[in-house]
Amino acid sequence: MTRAEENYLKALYHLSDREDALVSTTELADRLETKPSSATDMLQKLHEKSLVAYTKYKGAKLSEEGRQKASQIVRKHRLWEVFLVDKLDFGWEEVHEIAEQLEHIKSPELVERLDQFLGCPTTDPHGDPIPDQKGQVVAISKTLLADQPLQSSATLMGIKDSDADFLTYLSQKGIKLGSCITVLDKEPFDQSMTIEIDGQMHFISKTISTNIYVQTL
Amino acid sequence: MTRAEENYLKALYHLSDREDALVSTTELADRLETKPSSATDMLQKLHEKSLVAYTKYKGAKLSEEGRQKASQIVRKHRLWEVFLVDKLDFGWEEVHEIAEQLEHIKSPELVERLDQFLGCPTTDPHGDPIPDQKGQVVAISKTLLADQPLQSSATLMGIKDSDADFLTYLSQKGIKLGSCITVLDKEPFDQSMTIEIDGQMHFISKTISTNIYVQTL
DNA sequence: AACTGTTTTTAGTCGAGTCTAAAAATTTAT
DNA sequence: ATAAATTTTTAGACTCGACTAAAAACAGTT
Repeated sequence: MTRAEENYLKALYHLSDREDALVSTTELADRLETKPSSATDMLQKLHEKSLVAYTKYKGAKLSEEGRQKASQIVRKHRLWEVFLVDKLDFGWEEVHEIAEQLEHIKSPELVERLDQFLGCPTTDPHGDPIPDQKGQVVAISKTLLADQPLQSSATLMGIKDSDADFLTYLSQKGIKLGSCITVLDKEPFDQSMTIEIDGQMHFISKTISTNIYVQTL
Repeated sequence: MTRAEENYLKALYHLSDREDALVSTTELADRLETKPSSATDMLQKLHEKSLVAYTKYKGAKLSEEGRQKASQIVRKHRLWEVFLVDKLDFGWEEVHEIAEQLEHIKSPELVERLDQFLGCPTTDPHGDPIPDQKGQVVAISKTLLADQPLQSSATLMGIKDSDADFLTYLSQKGIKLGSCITVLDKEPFDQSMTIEIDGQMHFISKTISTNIYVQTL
């Protein structure tokens, strides 16, 4: 498999919310910052290889084999992210780009040894689940901070959209995975919130609170 | 820089014994397992980019800029090899291929953090020197085991040609970097040797003894 | 100096992956 | 139901890096 093929499979993997949902050519092209015509070409190629179920003008989805392949690329990506943060002390906002390169390293042995070395983590530094060798993922909490009731406390479990700027914003405020968040106040008209983390008060917009996954204590 | 360009620079780096020696097209092509015509194409391209000094029909050598670039690829290659052996417990014969991929990861920050994480090693698992950020290497012992006098003892410092089969052969015999070798006997007619390592006796051919660098105690 | 043999370069082709522009299919709106 | 707008596909071109086959340059010999 070429690097481009791997990137297309990975994009399809991320764009498939539901199992059977079809991804459109444009959606795929946008994700990969390429043109729809290029996506069409690649979809036809991946369909030939039985990695993607593709119907002209309809859309595409991963085959079982394709989903398996994609999951292993995501596995590598997230394991490398753990390595970069846990072992090399990178910030969680710095690791995505480097992992985009590392995920294409081909060596099954390397992946399993790296996994062992890291203590077989189940989530990456942003709280996203790491698929196992079979492509299975542990379910993670999808409860949004925005939906937490007043005065409740919860643990920060993950970030929905791990945009680098957003991650930087959070770490500058000392907000990180595992932080205990208490909802002190919520404005009715714009859903902005006052929260408390480690004794510090923060004022956050709805955009922020709908991008944070929590686990109720 | 593309991956192919990096591989050509690295090949030129390894083929340049002396500073000013010119490398021929065929030599380069052989090293990269490609055809001379492909090498010509690339040399012209790298010459355009001022990374290589290339004269038609004469040969090529790295420019100062090219040598610097090449040294950083070698630096990455060897640092990753240390990582794979020291941290992931790979055997020294398994790491070259994986490092061939890892050496192309682009992130200066990653290289320096990896270097720190590994304790700033100066040699890789085969005893080859790791260039520093400026491309400088520490001189290593080039004394061959074959040239050691009878009854002398020496430390194994490196492998001249790190062929995977040869490395496997050595580790199967428990011979590794740092091993203390005593020359017990040398046959005059074929230069084969009887040596002793950790109380174990071994019989080695000239091919073996001319492929091992030692440091006299 | 010319002939032979080797090395190197040039010329043209190919596949992967991208692009633009144009055609075809689908969807939306009138 | 047909026209308009949008999406998708096709067709053709481009770059990169490789290849083959042929031409050109070089080296060694007589």
